[in-house]
Amino acid sequence: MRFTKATNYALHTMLMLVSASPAKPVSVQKLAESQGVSPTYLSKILTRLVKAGMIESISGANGGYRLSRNKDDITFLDIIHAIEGTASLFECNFVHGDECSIQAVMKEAEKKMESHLRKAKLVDLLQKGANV
Amino acid sequence: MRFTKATNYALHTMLMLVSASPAKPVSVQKLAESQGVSPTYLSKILTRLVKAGMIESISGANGGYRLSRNKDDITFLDIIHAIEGTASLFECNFVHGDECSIQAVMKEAEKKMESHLRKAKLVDLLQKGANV
DNA sequence: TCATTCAAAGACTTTACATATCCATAATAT
DNA sequence: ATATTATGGATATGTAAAGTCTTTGAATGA
Ligand code: SF4
Ligand code: SF4
Repeated sequence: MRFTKATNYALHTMLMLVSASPAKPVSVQKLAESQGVSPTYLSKILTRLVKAGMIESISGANGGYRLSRNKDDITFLDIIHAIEGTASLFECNFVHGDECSIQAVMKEAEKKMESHLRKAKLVDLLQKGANV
Repeated sequence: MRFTKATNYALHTMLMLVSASPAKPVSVQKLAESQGVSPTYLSKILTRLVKAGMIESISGANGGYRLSRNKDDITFLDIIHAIEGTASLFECNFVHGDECSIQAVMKEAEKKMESHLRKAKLVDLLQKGANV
């Protein structure tokens, strides 16, 4: 189990959009070029962020993507959930009693990770030198 | 990103071995049947646990698998690492400065999860009713 | 000694999903 | 109108998980 590359792209793109001027949208060409990924593929990923309500897209000349919310509210978990989905990392088809202790351990572990990702805000990384 | 089914099988198998008598090895047929998985496939998974030093295998008639360590020492993390590997969940090819803040956040989140999985011992589940 | 029982290991197939690419369509600025 | 830009569908490719098959080798016990 690994985080997908799509999540990596989404995180870096969001970091760029947070640091960019909110007035001027950034084209997917720019966003893609700096990450070494094809624009069409990145576009598909960003559409998921649009649907999650984190960014908005502007069609036409001088269009692109920009934040649609307050940048201070955007957490790592928001982005990861938008890309990877919100399903539990440990899935079991059976239901052996309503409190399965194996699932309880696994889900609690996941919660610990999510709790940290929810506290980590994108805007906190700006002063630090995370580029590309 | 999801935990693999192999991890699910490994956890359940280990739980059975912990609750079984340590003297008598349990055949892979038994272990596989109760989980609805093919014996040959489960055998491949268990070989990884053998190589990790958690269980041992006995060939020949009346053979099978049994614990090779004190059952109190076996944690969820041990099993998960043996199956999924120990590589970081978030991988990035580049190295932008020795302290990348994106990776710092992701790796710290992973640590939180691992910390919980390291505290969770298999033997603690025995009195609770986790079966199959 | 010999047949039986069991795990280990390698080759292989199948399935699922991530990672793209291509193209047609729609929206918008100039 | 025309150029520019995102969207969405279809499709292709790659890769890892999931599972099967078969051979080999180790231990038992008859
Ligand atoms: S014991 Fe829990 S994890 Fe295991 S099969 Fe039952 S419900 Fe699923
Ligand atoms: S900023 Fe960090 S995560 Fe992003 S490409 Fe550089 S090293 Fe990798």
